[in-house]
Amino acid sequence: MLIGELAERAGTSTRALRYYEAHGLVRPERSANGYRVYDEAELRVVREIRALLDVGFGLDDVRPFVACLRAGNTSGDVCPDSVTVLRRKLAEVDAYLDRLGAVRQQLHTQLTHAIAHREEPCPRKRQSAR
Amino acid sequence: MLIGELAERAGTSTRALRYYEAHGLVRPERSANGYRVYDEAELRVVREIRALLDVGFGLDDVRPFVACLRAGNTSGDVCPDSVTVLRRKLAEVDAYLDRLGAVRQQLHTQLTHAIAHREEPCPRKRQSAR
DNA sequence: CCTTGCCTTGACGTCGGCGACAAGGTTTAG
DNA sequence: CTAAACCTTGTCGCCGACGTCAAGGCAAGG
Repeated sequence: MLIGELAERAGTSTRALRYYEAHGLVRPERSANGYRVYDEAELRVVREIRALLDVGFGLDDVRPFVACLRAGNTSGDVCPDSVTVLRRKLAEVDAYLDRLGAVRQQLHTQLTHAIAHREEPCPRKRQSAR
Repeated sequence: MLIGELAERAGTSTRALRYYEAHGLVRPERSANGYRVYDEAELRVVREIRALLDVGFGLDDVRPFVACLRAGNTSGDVCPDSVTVLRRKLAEVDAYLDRLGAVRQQLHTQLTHAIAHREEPCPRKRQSAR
């Protein structure tokens, strides 16, 4: 399988695949003419990468999962390093959820307050404007 | 008030203030020697900017609030354009909260699953390892 | 032979809000 | 006179996951 086919089958771009390779996540072989050649296993690896990136992981976070898959596991999650990352990420997400919740609260307050005190540049609308 | 003092009083940096100016958010006067001179009103403006940026707004989002303050309002929130932005941002935050909640859910599932099926590279732990 | 459509390796652009220099002018205190 | 501590404009760096050319090689069909 060449890079174009893998990209399509994995739902990504050739550029991304080369990028992953440059960062040591994917290791294709090379045919005589220098083309990258991937086997079926790499498809799963790439899909794992995509799935994790989509969830907000960075490339560094993804590495343990790839290694885990390469070690022969059916899931990239089951290795200790992966679990560590999962825990950390979960904590990060929780923290972010808290922050966002606070922000949401503030925005809501700000908004209701703004609507209550609608535009009071000069207090000359005692009764009703116009 | 010169830029250094304003920066300190607003809890930011001179670099940031010049940046805001370059993007049309702050308009200082100039003294004879070319120094930027700010009045007290600008302090409020800058604080408004900082507060909104801290909440995740972009500079473009902040503009209406600054204009609202400049229009003489005690709060930057009360003008219609500000309200529009507030609504939009609230919606964005809500959407992001949903996404993040889903992500959290998935991570949680993945984690518990990973812990349940701890590392099964080769099924040779029928009874107990070691 | 020529075109089409793959593939290769660079290398710069993106987005945002600044940080961190560089090289210089101004004002004040000693 | 000089050093200190302000100020000025200008420019590059950052972070991350790529997008987007650019310039060229290789394979196959007409």
